[in-house]
Amino acid sequence: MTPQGPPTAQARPVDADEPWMRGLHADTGYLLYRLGLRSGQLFNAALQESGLRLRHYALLRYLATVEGAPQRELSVRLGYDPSAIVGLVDDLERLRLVERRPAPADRRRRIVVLAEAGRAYLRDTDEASHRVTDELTGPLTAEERDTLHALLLRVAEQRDEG
Amino acid sequence: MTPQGPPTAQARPVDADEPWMRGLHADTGYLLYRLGLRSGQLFNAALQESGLRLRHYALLRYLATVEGAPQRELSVRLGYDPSAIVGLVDDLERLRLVERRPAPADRRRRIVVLAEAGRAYLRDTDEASHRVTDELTGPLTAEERDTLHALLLRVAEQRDEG
DNA sequence: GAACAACCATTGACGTCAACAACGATTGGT
DNA sequence: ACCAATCGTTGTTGACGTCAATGGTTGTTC
Repeated sequence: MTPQGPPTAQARPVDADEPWMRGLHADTGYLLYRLGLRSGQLFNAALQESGLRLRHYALLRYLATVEGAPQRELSVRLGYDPSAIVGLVDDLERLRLVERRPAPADRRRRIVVLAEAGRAYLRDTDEASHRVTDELTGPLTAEERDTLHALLLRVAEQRDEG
Repeated sequence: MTPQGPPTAQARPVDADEPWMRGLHADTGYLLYRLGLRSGQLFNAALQESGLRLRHYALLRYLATVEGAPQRELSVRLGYDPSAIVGLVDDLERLRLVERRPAPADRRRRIVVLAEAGRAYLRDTDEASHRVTDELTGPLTAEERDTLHALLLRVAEQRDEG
């Protein structure tokens, strides 16, 4: 398909009708990738003052929905490697936001439980979380934000099994 | 704000009415973050066979829209650090997909130009790129994909200055 | 009930990546 | 002719994902 031009690079004008020429933001996938990066940066910046990062926040958030989970479950549900969970729980336990408990039936497992301070932390950072989302979806109306959220949720639940 | 309960962690049931209890995927920002990660993984997996990664692909994609750009411009437009651009252009130049040229007016600048092989590469990987987006937006209808893309575009252009 | 495979949390190593400081070469302004 | 700013480049640091390996524990199978 390459024309008879020389094999070396040429700064000739591009053909804007070609399908591979639709610009950077033509792919929804790439768009999601870039916005995900920006969203993570904003989140981490907002959480920076408390010394935690987005990963810790996600873990706390999940713990608030299940009241206690072994680290293996955290690894599967959050999509982080088991070795990563260790460090995250270490950090959170050091801050008394979380507590490791022995599992009654299986002495291999260690149940991670949200501590009272962890609940308070979630309460306090909820506002910051809202700020990030607002800043991110700034150019959208309230209805558009809802539809965007609903669509993203459908896409996210594709593999997350609810 | 903490109730009179003991200061240690308690596995008591959570109050589902509290605003900080809306589950993991309640925030659009966090949702974007997670989907961005997945999208990047899918993209990189699709591009893996060609030895390049998503960053290279984005750079090629941008070069196809501007017919030559100094590395500084690539850094600003793609959002990557100038030092990152160096490595990316190195890789692409090694594969003859891109060419560095001296800028006629400014001997500091080096204009990066898409080579003919780079154009062919974009043509060939366009299909793979479509596959990734299709897999990502699988549970959505065609109309929903369009609206999702439009909404993401609005959000993305917030700071990207078009 | 003894051997064996599977599982859980943990540690360590390796490669990737973003962010930052610093440098040589070059440019433009005064 | 000086001085600040710019461009590409190198190097460093810290966060992060992935994988292999280990100690302790469980369940299974003969």
